[in-house]
Amino acid sequence: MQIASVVFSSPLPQLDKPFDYLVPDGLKDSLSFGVQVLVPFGTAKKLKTGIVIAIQEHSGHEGKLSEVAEILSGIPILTIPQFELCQAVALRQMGQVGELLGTAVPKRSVRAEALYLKSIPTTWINSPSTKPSRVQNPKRTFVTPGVLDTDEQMHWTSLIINAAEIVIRSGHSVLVVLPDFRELIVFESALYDSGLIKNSVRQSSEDSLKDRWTNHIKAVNQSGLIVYGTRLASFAPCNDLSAIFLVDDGDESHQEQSSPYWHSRDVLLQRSQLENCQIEVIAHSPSSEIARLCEIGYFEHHVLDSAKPLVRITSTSERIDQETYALISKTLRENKPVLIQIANLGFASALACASCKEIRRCGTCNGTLWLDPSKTERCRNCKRTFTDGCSCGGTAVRPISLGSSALAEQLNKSFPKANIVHSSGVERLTMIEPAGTLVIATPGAEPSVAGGYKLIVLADSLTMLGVPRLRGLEQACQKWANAISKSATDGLVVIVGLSGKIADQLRDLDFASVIRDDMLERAELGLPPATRVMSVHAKNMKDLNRLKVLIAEQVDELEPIPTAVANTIVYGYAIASGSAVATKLKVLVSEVSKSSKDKLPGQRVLFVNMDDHQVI
DNA sequence: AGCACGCCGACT
DNA sequence: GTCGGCGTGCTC
Repeated sequence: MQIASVVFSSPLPQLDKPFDYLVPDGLKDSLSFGVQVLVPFGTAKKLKTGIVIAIQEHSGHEGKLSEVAEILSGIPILTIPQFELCQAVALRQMGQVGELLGTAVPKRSVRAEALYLKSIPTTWINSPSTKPSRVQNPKRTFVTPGVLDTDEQMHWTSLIINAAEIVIRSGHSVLVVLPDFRELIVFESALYDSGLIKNSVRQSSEDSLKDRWTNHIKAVNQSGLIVYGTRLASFAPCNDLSAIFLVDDGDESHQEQSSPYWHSRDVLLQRSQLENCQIEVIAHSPSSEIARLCEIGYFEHHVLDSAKPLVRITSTSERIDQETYALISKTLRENKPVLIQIANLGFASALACASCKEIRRCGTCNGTLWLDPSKTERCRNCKRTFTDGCSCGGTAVRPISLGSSALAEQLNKSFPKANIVHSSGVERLTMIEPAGTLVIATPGAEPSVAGGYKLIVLADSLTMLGVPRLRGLEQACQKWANAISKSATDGLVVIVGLSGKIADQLRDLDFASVIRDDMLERAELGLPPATRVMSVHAKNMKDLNRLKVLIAEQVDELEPIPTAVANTIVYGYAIASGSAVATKLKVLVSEVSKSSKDKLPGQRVLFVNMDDHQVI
């Protein structure tokens, strides 16, 4: 009798392996890789849903085997590359394959499936591949698209669609992973315009279960498709995958916030290796990871020679200097749109010393200070209060960047006739009329305008760079570059408050050099992305200390890093020892978890994040 | 996740 | 003397 190996979609480590079942004769012909089945499991009364990952003649299991009870749907719902990707990511992130299967396979919709099977000729399903073979050495490129969105030929959507059209014509598939719903809409409308929408399949967590399942099984069973979506789509099925496009990998939405904390970029890099296919990362400003991959020659950087707006950089500590005020006023009089990007909402967001003009910083963690409601100087990062003055001796401070509410008041006074609108993460505008509107927006929430903005003021560069986080500069550059892309061809960009080398580099909009320098500096300090940093968090310090001892004894690849975060231990490790670390750690973590005094049913004792960039 | 097995406190 | 508390451990 044949044996079916079945895996379950479960985050439990004990269940994270294949379980073997006998295949009854009646089901023999319908079972193959990726088919969903119901099987008896343990003493539970109801049958458990699993996915067949192998049909074998023998089982390695000593005990007696149960039989597969039922087949859920006749068609496969998981592809072999998808499963291999889940395994690779689980190993890299020290997670369970089972918890990733849930992202690779959406929840089944029986109605949607029945409809799909009725509308599709059965020959389409599992048809053998007759496509020409793919290129032997697929390219890995980082592409900077046209600086301006108005540049249609070099717009990121055009770059992807032009390349994708060639790929799907040859019967292969394309995967496009976008940061946000907004980019998804932009890309989708470009697909409509190009006529390729009929060859496309969308994977978005915002879609209904029914749509998601229809699109999922379509992608499993057909080739020559453009599969596109937000970060979950990194795991989507793609038959004969030949090209991967990742858009704006520095955007935070590419980071999965729950265990095992994967990132679209890491998943897709692994996918391109496993499936031996081309990968192209497209962004106006590179992430430090991509900068590193370019530096070591793993990626090739293509810069498109495109139209750029004029850039003016002021080094004043004022938020908006007199000259910029005059520019805003002039542009509004011409009835042209103006964008002011500010770091945050609310009122005062940072403090400068009144005498030496330096930004006041926390003596412990170097975070920026602000005036809390009781008018005390307080660190934004570690929340400590300060009464001692500046190192120059001065004690007086003044606010250097006001939030949008305060700035709006100020601008209302200065431009009483102007139409001032706000856009932020909470109340986000997507589009404004091209007439003389003054937009105040927080990073990432800038509305688009037909023809682009005549004037863009990046008002809070000091505050944005003052964030004492690893990715402060990288994220500021990403937000600035994306705001700049909304400029008109004859637009002017004013970056307020920058000086030195970065100012010189940004005058030419050379974000790649800024990030490269930052990345090399971090490498010298042993910080990511040249090394990886992991964290383990626990509610119980006793469990954490036990793990700490075991790590010191057994995992010499891990280098302890001090951290201010409570109930957390942090380690650095070389990229090359990642799998060794994950393998060893998995054993230790389960050992500690098993004997923990402080565990709740179904809940983790230790939370491991193999790439935690928040803790440092 | 379920569900049973297993070893200590209050009941007829 | 038992009934049942839920800690612990297994499920092909």
